[in-house]
Amino acid sequence: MATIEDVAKLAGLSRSTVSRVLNNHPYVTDEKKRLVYEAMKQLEYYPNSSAQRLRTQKTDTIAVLVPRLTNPFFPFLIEGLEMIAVKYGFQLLICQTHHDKEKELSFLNLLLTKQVDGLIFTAIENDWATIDSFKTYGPMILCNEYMSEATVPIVRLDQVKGSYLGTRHLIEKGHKEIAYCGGTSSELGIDREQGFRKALAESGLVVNEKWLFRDLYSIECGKTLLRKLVEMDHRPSAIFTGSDEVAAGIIREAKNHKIRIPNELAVIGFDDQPIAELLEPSLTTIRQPTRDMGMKTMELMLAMLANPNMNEARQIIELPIQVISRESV
Amino acid sequence: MATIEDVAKLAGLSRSTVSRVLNNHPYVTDEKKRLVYEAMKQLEYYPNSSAQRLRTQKTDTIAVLVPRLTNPFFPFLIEGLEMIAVKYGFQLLICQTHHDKEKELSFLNLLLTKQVDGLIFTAIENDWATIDSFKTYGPMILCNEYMSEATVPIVRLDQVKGSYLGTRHLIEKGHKEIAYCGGTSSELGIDREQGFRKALAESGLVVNEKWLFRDLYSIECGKTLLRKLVEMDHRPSAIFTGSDEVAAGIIREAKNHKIRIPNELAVIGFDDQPIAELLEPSLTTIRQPTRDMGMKTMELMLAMLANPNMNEARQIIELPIQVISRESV
DNA sequence: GTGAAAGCGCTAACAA
DNA sequence: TTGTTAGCGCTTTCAC
Repeated sequence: MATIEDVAKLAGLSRSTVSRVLNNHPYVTDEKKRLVYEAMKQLEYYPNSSAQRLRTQKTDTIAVLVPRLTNPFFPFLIEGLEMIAVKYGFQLLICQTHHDKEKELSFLNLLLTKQVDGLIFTAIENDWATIDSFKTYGPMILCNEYMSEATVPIVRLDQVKGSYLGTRHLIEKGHKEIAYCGGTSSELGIDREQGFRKALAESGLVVNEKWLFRDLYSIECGKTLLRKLVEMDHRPSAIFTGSDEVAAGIIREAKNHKIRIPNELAVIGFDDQPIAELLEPSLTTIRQPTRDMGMKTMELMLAMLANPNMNEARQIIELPIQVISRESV
Repeated sequence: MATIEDVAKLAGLSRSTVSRVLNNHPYVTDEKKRLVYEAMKQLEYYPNSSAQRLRTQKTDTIAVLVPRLTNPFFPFLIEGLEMIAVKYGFQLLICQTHHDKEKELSFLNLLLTKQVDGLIFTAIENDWATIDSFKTYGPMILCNEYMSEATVPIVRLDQVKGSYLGTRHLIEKGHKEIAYCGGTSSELGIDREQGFRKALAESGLVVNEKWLFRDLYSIECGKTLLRKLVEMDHRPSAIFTGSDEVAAGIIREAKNHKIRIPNELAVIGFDDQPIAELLEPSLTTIRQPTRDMGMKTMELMLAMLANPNMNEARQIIELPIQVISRESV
């Protein structure tokens, strides 16, 4: 494979000049430029990225840590991230942690081994103290998930508000006995529960601890959850869920148990994924502006890369969130 | 950041010895190994990937070209690919073409610029002649989608058989007027249509050209398709679709038009994505062993990397495919 | 406006 | 078993 040296020789010029042409530097005569382009074409020359990276100490690549791509939320987020990245000549390295701490750490090493210039977390497995030490090696941003101890910029939604609005929506429809299902491993999950509790408290409703379900995420979890509800002597009239998948599982399994939705059980989801609209009844849910969040995040990342002393600014960017009313409530 | 030189100095050894320890070479005494590890730890040393890649001319990275991650088929395929890749210390570089020829070409350049060692296509945008020239720069495999002119290994499903079985299933349920919806831009799509025609022909049924719909892929497309059916004087009693998304759109929109499924219109999908089971009625579909296909593909890729003269073997690996019977037929 | 030369950080002959 | 040395292919001073 041809190297810059080969091109230089064929063009009768020095490596430096070829490099200048390659990088669009000024002060190269059009004539020499032409010579270089011709030689490059003839030799089918393409610059070796590893050499460029070694020399410039930049990779123009951003690592994006996601739990798993099979959760449709993340492909949409990635679409937003990518739109901006591509526009500025950056590449995404998509890393699936599968909720594994060790894997997350191994991806943090991408920063140390200079495989990426920056890192975007869309979920966090380790505690902040562990992650914090890496921030000297490159900019990091939290996107979607967040931690209050974090000392890096955060792009997020107001989750308290999201679940507050969702729960209010249930209450406005006349529900007084509302179950809750959500995560607790992240601050995001905790905030959602807080929003839920706030809405209930405001209306003078009490939280029934028996109707609190935690750390369920999949369709399968939703099915199991419904079966548990069925076995109860006294059932809630509505359930708030922290994900469209769980809601989908509940709705699916409700069918098997002849429980009518929303009449016997109202269900509200979270995310507004494509399935929300396809379910029968269609799912009322809380829409997250996923693509926008990705775009904002990448814009911030590129700004941080261009302006390193920005990294210490602990800004929090918050995006709007809204209830999409369909048939399940 | 510490370099191998720093480690060598601190350990009182040469760079070579440190490198040997790094790469688990034999012939290093345990004592020196210990010294090296100690120094590495003390300096928080991590090898610079770009330097390693430049030197070894390997990246241990495989590019995976997918149309888009928001189509759930691909995240599942990637899961299979990744399982094997990770096991052997390889990284995936996931590239979304968004069905764009230019983008696909730009990803082929990853091979030329030495950013990846090999390339896996899960869909093809350009014609084979264009792609063919790149195969001198690294192993390539077609996975899922295929082309008969292709001169690289192919891991695929028997699409003719898949749609043949699906159509047979419809016929066995008593349907004689069957519509078809599928792609034509790929051989995969053409083969599917062939399987459809074969099943019809075998049963002495005729293909109604008015009921042939082409190049529809999304949920939205499915909705539009149903609306078209509604306007027809004479409607088919069943429809074969080339994707679960289109099928989902049809089922959703059928509801709006009060068309009962499967009574008035039977629908069969393709893929067996998670939504298939969630739809109401649940979707009869053709299951592709997506994860397995990914695993097989990556195993083959690693074998090709290890054994370069394998690249010319034009083998075709075919995986089984089956009809999953649910309620929509 | 162009070229010579140094060096990014690493590995692998080769020599010892 | 270890060290010396020569690059991998590129960019970027610095000098002209």
